[in-house]
Order: sequence, then C-alpha cells, then structure tokens
Amino acid sequence: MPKGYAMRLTRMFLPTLKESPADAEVISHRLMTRSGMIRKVAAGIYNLLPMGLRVIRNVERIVREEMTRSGAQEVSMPFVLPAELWKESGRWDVYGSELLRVQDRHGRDFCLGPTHEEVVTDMVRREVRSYRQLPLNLFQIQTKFRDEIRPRFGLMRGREFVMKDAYSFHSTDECAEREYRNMYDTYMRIFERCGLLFRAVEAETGQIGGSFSHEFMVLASTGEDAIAGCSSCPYAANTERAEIGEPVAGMGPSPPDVKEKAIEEVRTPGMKSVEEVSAFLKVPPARLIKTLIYSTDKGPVAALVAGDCEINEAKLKRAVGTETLALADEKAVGGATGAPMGFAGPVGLRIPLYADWAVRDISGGVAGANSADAHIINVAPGRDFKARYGDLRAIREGDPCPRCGSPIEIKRGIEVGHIFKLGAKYSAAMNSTFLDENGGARPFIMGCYGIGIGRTAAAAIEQNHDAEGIIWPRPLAPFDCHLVPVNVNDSETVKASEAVYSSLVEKGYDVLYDDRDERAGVKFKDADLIGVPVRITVSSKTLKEGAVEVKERKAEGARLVKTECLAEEVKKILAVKCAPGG
RNA sequence: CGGGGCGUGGCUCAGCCUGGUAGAGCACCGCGUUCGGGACGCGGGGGUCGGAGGUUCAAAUCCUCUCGCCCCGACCA
Repeated sequence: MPKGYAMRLTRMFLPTLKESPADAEVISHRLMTRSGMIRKVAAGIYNLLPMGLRVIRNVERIVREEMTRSGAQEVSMPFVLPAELWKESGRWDVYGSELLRVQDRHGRDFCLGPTHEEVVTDMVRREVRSYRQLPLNLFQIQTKFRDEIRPRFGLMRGREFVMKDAYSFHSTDECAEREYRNMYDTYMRIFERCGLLFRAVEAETGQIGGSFSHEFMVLASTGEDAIAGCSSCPYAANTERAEIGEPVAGMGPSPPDVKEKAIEEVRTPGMKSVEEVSAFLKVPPARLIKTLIYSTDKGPVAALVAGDCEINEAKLKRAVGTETLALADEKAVGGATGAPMGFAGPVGLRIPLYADWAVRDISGGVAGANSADAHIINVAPGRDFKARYGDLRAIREGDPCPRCGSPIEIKRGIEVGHIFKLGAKYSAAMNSTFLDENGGARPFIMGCYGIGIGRTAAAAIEQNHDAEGIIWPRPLAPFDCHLVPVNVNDSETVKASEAVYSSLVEKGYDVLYDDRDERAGVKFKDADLIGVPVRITVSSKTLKEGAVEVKERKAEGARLVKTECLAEEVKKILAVKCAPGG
C-alpha cells in the first residue's frame, strides 16, 4: 500500500476562523470559509486553499474514475472561446448577460466558456466523418464562468466554478438513449461513492435545450430547488417539471350544490389580488379563475388557473408551443383585455385561452371582467368561455402522483448533476454531420452530462454538518485521521503521537497532525470545524494505560483504544462505506 | 435592471444622528502563569476610516459623485 499524505498543522496553510465573514449566509459557505478551505477574491470568485483543494480533488477523482470506467474519454477544451462558434449555434445572442464577453487586442469577440457544446461539436465535426467512429463520449473537468445576476452561497453558486462536462455523439437515437442510461447509472455510482444522500429526478431542460433530462439532487433542507417525490413509487421530478394527472370530472373544488346562474358583473374597486377579491366577495380562492396574460412569440395568450393554485410556466410554454414566454406588461395586458392589470378574465377575451384542469370543474366561478374595478360572478367554464385544458399548475404537497396516484411529497435539494439528451439541436445548427451506412450526411445525435464539482463539495456540507462544523463523508474528507496531542510539551505524549503519525501514514492513511502548541480546547474546536472523520487524541492520561482516544466525528462519544490495536480500529471505522477503489 | 443596506487594523463590529487628537473583542509579536473543549495577566506592533471632490477654523462624522460588497425583488395581477 502506498504511503498516505502526512501534514503537520504547524506547516499547513490553514487559516481557520472563529467567526464567519459577514457575507456568508448559507452553512456550507460559512463552514468552508471558517475551516480555511476557501477565501473570496471577488463576488462569486474564490481562492481554493489547500484544505479546500483536497476536497475538490477527491470529488474530481471519483468523477474521473467513474467517467473513465463508463467509457468516456477525458479531453481539455479552452476556457476562452471565439464568438464565431457561439454565433453559429445562435447562442451568442440568446445566452444573455450571463455570457461574459471579452475582446482581444485586435477587437475580436470572445467569451469565457459557461458550457462547451459549441466547442466540442466543432471539435468532433472536424474529425469524425463516419458512423463507424461513433459513438463517442468526451468529458473534461474544467473551470467555467457564468456571470450570474446574483452570485451567492460560496461555491454553491459562484460565477467561476469547476464543472465536469461530458458530451456524447451518436449515429442513432437508440444509441444516444443507451448512453443516456449509461450516464444515469454512472452518476448514480458517482454520488453513491461520494457518500451523499441524493435523488435522481425528471427535470426541465432550460437553457441547454434538448428532449429530456434528469437532475441529480443532493437532499438538504437548505437546497434551492424543490423536488416532488412520490411517497410510494419511484417517481420524482423537479417541481418545475412535475406532472399532475387529469382529475376525475366532478371532483373539483366547488361544492356541487351551486346552482347555475347567469353571469353578473360586480364592482370590485381596487381589488386585484386573489386574496383581496376572495375576501371582498366572500368566495373561497379555489372558485376564482386567475387569469394571467402572457406575451409569446405566437402573440398574447391567457392562462387560467384556480385561484388557490400557482401557474407553472414551463408547462404553459409547452402547451402553447412557444419558444419565448413572459408575463405581459401593463401595455400588453391593456391591449389584450382593454383593462388595467388585475381585472383580466376569460369571458369575452379574444386571445387563445389555456386553462388548467381544475378550472374546468369550477362552478359559480369568479373572474375579472376585463374592465377596471369589476369582476364577474357565476362564471361557468364551458358555458361562458371555451379554453384548451391541460396540466398547467405547479405541483403541491399531497397532489396525486402522476404514475400511481399516491400523495406527492415536496423536498428540497441541491442540483449537483444534470444529464440531457440533446438530440441534434447543436449538431444541426452547426452543420455537424457524419456519413451513415448509406453514405448520407446526418447530424450527430448528442447528449450532454454535467456535474458541479465545487457544488458537490458544498452540498456535502449542507447535508453533513452540526453546530460545531463539517462532518465529511469519508470519500470526500481532506484527511482520514486528525491526530491531536493534548500537550506538545509533554515528551511522552509527543513521542507516542509521532509514532502514531508515522505508522498511520505508513499504512496509507492521510493524517493531519495538530502539532501546534495550543490548548486542547482550541485543537478540539478546530478538529470539529474541519470535520475529518476520525480524531485520535493522545495524552499522558491515557498513555498510562497504553491507550489513545479515538473519536468519530459523526458519533457522540470517544473510546479508548490500546495503541497496538489503533491501526486495526482505524481501518474498521474507515472501512464502513469505503468506496470501491477509494 | 429596480429597491434597501454596508464599506472604520487580518476578522467581527462600535463611533457617524449632534463635526473637535480613531476605539473594543478576536487574531498577531514578547514575557510570565496556565494546560482535555476557542485560558489569564502585563507589555507591544498594526488603520491615508473604500476612492475623488466639496462645505468648514476643523470631516470617519455633513453634501455630491464614484467604486466595491451585501440583502430583497425582478413570475402569480
């Protein structure tokens, strides 16, 4: 077995902090800063100090090994990318201000790479001519730059960040889907090896595009994403994506005894929000027909949802079949409804109406009257307006699972990985083709697969910490053992500590040796903060019994272990959940 | 991009309203005591108060501009 990494704390560049900097609001950011892993250089841009880099390298190593094992090949593409490629794919204009653009001395346009579909597509189209050279999966672990509107949360959401991105090229859909499943399985292995609690969920494709995708979410209460999971079957999806089945007719929110009456206009001065109208007219929110006007590339449309529901814009976008979708501004609302914002309703509207299933079952509904300060009551969908019905609302806790009908649970997660089946989106746009069996030119079918390296490390902390500090899962831990001599002025203690130090390193463990002349309390606090899985405390007290103290970071108490049994004990502790090859 | 807030020693912050010689805690250096959960005493070093301009006898403090950073919002009428 190769020797482990030995480090004395008196020699290590490890500035720990008692207090956390004022700008760190999430726990991983605070703990990474306090434990001397990272330091901020500018908004969303960080230095990685030795302790932080060791963790990042651990994530990278696992990702690299599993990607390679799955058949992907590592490459390295540039960080500064020429504008031409981005203009060719069309994204130079649509990516927006997240794309940091720069010019060289000749005034030529470049950008800092936020992702590498264009470059890899260009690379492959230059070299790959035949279906015989396919499939191909190329990955890199590399720095990206996205000029986020609001960088925050340390490594969780920086502007500059390290990402593993992989791109696969195929001659057929079936082959691309096979690779998608291969990557899905690979990602499962990667995050399992990282020792994280996570879930793979169906996801929206967003800016990258493509036909379907999954996100890999580390479960943590502080996560930025909400995920919907079935309480009894494996269905799980990002709430942006999660489907809701068509409800059985007659099971709507309205009481069945509401009599069908003719519509009637009522004055509702200044009552715009669902809450105001509901309270004013004494009608439950579920009987309001919330009408939202959207501007799309197919012109204005109206979206109808029950007053107690939230619209899901991704679903609306799909239903309308539009590329762009944005809530209409005051002017556009006026143009479509003839009324100021807050009084739109479906009755008499001359633009396409898209309605959520739940609206169909409303009787005695209330909606805007399309004139200022007025609503209409006794609205009956079907009688008073016609709309295209579908699943348009955001999923909620307790909604039925679209697969099995059991109640949905909402949990929070941190997106650490995302896989996409892209299809021919980029290859077609960039005229990137190969020759098939019949000698015909066809665009590559592509997939792309990303993992946020730094975010994975941050997510591990969000998921594994306590009031004292980080509790590293062993595979990501910067060290295996944290060796603490209680008093470095006691020669017996030092002698025993040095012996433990060299013997554990000799056996292949990475050992952090706190040889500082500090009080025990200071060393213990730092040890808890840094979160190395095993702490070994050496003191004259226990040495009298020929023993040292072993404490697992994640466990409560410590126990005495005879020095001659220490190696065996450490091996036993670290073997639990020890990753293959790690 | 809109709103709000903050820039004072390496870190966390007070001082600003009401202008008058720049402070505390932590960290750092020295000496001593202490030594298993962020010790104590004594002594010490370190800050053009983000930058520029203005008002004033006098500006960290008031005014203007500027830069940086942080928070909220920028989809639910």
